Amino acid sequence: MARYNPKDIEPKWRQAWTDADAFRAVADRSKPKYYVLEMFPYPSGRLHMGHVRNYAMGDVIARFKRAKGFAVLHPMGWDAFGLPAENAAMERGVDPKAWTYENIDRMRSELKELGLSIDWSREFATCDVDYYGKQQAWFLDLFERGLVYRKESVVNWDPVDQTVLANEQVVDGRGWRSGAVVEKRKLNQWSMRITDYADQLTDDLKALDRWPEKVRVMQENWIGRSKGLKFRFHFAHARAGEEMESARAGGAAPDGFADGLEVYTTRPDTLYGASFVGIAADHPLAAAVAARDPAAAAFIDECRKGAATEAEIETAEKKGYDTGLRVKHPFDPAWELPVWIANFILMDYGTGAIFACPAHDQRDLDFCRKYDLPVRPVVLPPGEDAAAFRVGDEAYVGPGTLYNSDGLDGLDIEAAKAEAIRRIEAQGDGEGATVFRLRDWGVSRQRAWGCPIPVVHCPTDGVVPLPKSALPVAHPADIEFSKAGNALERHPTWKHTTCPKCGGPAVRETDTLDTFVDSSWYFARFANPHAAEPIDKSEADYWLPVDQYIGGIEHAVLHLLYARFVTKALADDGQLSVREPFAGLFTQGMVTHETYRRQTGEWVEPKDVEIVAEGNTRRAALAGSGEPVVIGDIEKMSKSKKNTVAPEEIFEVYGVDAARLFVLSDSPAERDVQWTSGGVQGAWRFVTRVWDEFDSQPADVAAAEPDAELRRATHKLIRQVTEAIDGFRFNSGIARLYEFLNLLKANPAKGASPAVLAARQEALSAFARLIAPFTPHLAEECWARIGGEGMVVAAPWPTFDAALTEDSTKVLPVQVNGKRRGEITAPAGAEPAEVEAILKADADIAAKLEGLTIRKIIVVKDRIVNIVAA
RNA sequence: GCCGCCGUAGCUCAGUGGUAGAGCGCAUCCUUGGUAAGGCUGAGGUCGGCAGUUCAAUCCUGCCCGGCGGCACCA
Repeated sequence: MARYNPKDIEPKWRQAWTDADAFRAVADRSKPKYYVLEMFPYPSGRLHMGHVRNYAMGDVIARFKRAKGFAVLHPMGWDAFGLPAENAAMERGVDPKAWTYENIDRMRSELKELGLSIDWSREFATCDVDYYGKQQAWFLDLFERGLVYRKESVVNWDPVDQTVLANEQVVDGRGWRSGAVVEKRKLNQWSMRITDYADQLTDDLKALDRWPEKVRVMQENWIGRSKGLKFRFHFAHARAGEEMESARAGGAAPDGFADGLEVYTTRPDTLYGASFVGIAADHPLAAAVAARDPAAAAFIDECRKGAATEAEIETAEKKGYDTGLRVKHPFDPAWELPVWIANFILMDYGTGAIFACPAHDQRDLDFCRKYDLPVRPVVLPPGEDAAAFRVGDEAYVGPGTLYNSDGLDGLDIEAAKAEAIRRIEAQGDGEGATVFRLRDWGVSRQRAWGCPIPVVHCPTDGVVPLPKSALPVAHPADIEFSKAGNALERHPTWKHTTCPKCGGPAVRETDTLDTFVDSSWYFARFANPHAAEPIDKSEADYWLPVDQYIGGIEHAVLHLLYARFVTKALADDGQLSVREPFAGLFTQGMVTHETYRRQTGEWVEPKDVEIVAEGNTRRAALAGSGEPVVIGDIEKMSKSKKNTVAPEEIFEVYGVDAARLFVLSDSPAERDVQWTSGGVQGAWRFVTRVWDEFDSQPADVAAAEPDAELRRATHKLIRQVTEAIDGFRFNSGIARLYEFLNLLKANPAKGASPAVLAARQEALSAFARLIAPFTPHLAEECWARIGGEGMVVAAPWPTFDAALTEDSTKVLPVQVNGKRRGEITAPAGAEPAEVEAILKADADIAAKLEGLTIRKIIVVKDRIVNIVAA
């Protein structure tokens, strides 16, 4: 018996696949197509276990679909722009471009070692001039369509990375990459009008039925569509005894607010419960008030200081300032409401102004209790008595019937909303409106290592987009990265050019595009990465949408939302036919590992730790010294906690197949998997045992009627594994393979009857093909060993005979009053009467029923029998 | 606070309205010419708690407890 040696066998088959060009994607219109894509990696230079799991999953799907007869596209590329290259440049004085391409080379060879069934002829990096030049082309198209604009706005500024961040990239008040507390700055920024698509982006989520519910919910929350009413309050008079600008002007309204104060509400039904009108501290009206009221100005200053982080905002006490201004209630001109500046109102949501109904909104209630403003309930909960119902410290937000509300009385909430909107619209004071939490996508980044924005600034013509003939706008070769900030801006000559409109001197835009722009369309470029146009529409029409996209949940909002937006925008521009990029999405779990620390608190790498089992507990010590080590929590593998395991070291010891098998086998694909050395050893033992089983099969098996039982088990296995892969239940498919291997071992080739040998031959032929998606190298070696035709990569997926997956007889447990008391054997599909006959003939069961009267016999076909007796 | 996921063997996790499973770990034994290995056998579980539906609940429903994730002064 030759021992299985992955070090020789695995490279041999990888070479054979390359020689056969086995994974080239061909748009064969006679076949159904399947596009499987894993989120492309950032070329950090090093493969980690998370990559192994991610790409192994995609590879399982790709190999499976190929065997099932699909034309498969399974490409790979590099998300190659971004800060790490600039940081490396600053720290080590290397050229970001050279650094990035070296990393790509290293990672490519590591990825190839994984044996992935990728069409490498389609590979590109987003930092390739060809790629980002095409990106500049469609950027100009969207500019022309008005989907790209530039304006001065308050932005999130990351003081460490020295760049602007999109709202999506600010997490708990900190930069998503640097972790630095984000500052607010006013800058001229390029933005994309993702808000134009807010409705579609919400509505189309419903059709994404192969996306995880969780991701759809997260996107829906992020876009945050709400329906309500926008309307204007008209000003009444100023507070008595004070000199108001508005009063001096002879009217009730301050300058600039002659049309009134516009507010947004989702609860127009509660208008009769209004207590005050509130505006944000940043509201223009607040500024107008502050201009002549130092106390107001002081209050506004205080508000600005307070709100630094989300956590502080959340716990901040509600504070307000009565401006003295009064507005008229829209349904009762005699009813006046005070206008307050309040610290809990956000300027960038809705109109930055609200009307407060304390009885039915907790924030408003807290505010009114503090400042002793009236609380008037207008929604009566079901079953409550109108005379007795009071609101204490808890606002009532449930369903009910309107009261205290004049013409709205008696209506339910939805009817009252509709009626209030109708009345406001009839008065000409406002209209029903949809408001989104989503903001436009700020895409300017003050960094050099990104896609240059293809416009110039001309003193005569202003902002001028370049003609497409001037593309690509490439980086200069000699960028100086010794200092922080934008190296493109600093470059002595690059930005100086001529205006395409007037021919005079002009300056290039030195901002580059957010790297999320790069990843918002790469899947479409894979359809034909060599096309002259950004997207080869004919090829894209064949391959798109991506049938199965696989990646981490961390991109649930950012990348996936941007990609959906760009797809829709390019579709509207006629460059794409699909309106959604990813028909199926799978978010895989992370690879985790135990953490280890010395008594001193220092993290220790797993390879330096020895684990000793003592009964059912485990103890850890430093390898070598024996110094005790504390076993900590199981966490995502990370350099900072030193709980990583290097894939190449695992490949070296156990081979690629064992590593692939383990990360797929030990937990469901969407959940985290805990890496353990015992686990990968188990996978390795499976690999060797599989090989032993194939190796023990004689080369010449005589034709014979195969053993029926083993044959049934084989067909059952084919069915189970096929269904498991289809359902992304790789772990349970692998569990079935483990069980089946045990069955094969129970029917060894040595001394087997011709019938068993023949059945084994059929079983092994299927088995080699069933393991191919998981352990492709082992599968090829096994396939060759039993004389399979060609390579497994070209072999069709095994099929099963449904009749053979069912047993001919069934063992039915017999329950008496729900407790198991015995079992009987009946033919498959036996009718209740037949089963009852068998039951009555059974002496054992009869004994159990001694002295009892049978009330009822329940027969569940092929499953169980329950006798109800007393 | 709202939404979602999870709770099954010592550990990590499958699974099913009807006989409780796998890998690892543990124990016993075999092998000592696969040997920094291989194999046999076995122990171990009120399926988080309570109630309901049902002939029958680990599975369905409700409530509760515990853990994780997302969102959150969004009017």
